[in-house]
Amino acid sequence: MGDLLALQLPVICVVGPTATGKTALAQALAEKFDGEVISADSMQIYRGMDIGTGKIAPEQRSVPYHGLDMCDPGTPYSAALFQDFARSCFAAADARGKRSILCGGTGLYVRAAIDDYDFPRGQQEGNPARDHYTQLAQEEGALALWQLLDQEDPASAALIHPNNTRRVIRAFELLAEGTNYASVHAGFSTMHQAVPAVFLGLAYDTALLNARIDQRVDAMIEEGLVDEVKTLLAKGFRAGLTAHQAIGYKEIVAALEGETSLDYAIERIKIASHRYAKRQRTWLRRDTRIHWLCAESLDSTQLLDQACAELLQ
RNA sequence: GGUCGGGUAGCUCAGUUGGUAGAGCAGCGGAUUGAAAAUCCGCGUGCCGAGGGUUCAAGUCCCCCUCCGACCA
Repeated sequence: MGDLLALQLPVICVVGPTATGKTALAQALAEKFDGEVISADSMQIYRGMDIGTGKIAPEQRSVPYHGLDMCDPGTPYSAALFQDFARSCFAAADARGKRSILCGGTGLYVRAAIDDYDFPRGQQEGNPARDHYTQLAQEEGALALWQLLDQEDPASAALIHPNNTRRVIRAFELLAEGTNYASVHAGFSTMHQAVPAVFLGLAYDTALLNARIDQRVDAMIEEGLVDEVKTLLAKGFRAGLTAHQAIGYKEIVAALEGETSLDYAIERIKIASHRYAKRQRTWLRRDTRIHWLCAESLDSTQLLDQACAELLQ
């Protein structure tokens, strides 16, 4: 930790809630600055998940893209893996004299790539601790698991709500890797950048964005999201995996299995997307480095102009 | 026209022997460091369809009107 990754040109980060126009702006910036786009999206990572993730179609790509179609649905991926990947992309692009444009809605991935997030390097493959404690939680209950953590690592337990089993399990993993959540957490406030970068954020009025999300979901259905999910299912998409958490996929799966109607699934996708956008807003709000652009009141040309103006400062 | 249900939070509904109401979902706010489109936390005043009556007290009982549904004519 410490020194900035040496780059000739700072990375341009394009962030913002879903359906706000990040992809279009990132590509426009890449064209203008002779750059390459690195996607920071935990779901666009997956092959075959195209329509539902809003992945830009190959024929529309005018610049090199990285971070898309990296693995098959079902393969676990993580912020730490993305950190290594993104930084190697930055370095490689820079060596070629190309500008890196990091574009994505997964806040954790963006910060892992740019900031000094020091993930303890434990196991590479799978995670025995995770499996063990997940099972324990199922057998003994969430509270019992938290109480066990409270005995072994009270400082960390104090920082995690007993109901947040996911985090309780992660705390045990950290313990197994020779560190603990509390000590990592203590460093949150003194975090600093590990990669030179500038941040552009696309802001959008909530009501207008929700309406836009609804239209986009309807468009996804028209473009064949249901068939896309069927194809994924035929390939064994079902088995417990990261990709199965994706909005637009889990709901369609439920409809295809007869648990709900398709109309209900579509409604749930819209609602889940609104909530997702809300969480993204909350995540981004506290990052004071972001230069916000008012996306709902600018056309693509104006947006690019404003973005450039911000970058020159 | 008649009988029986039902009209309670934006939506679906709970409301015990009468003591001025509460869940889920939605919505809003927040957390977030190897699952993050995930995971978790916090926030509930609404003329209890309208009017009248009984009662110290009515969402809860009685009368009447109205709307929705089912059934009988």
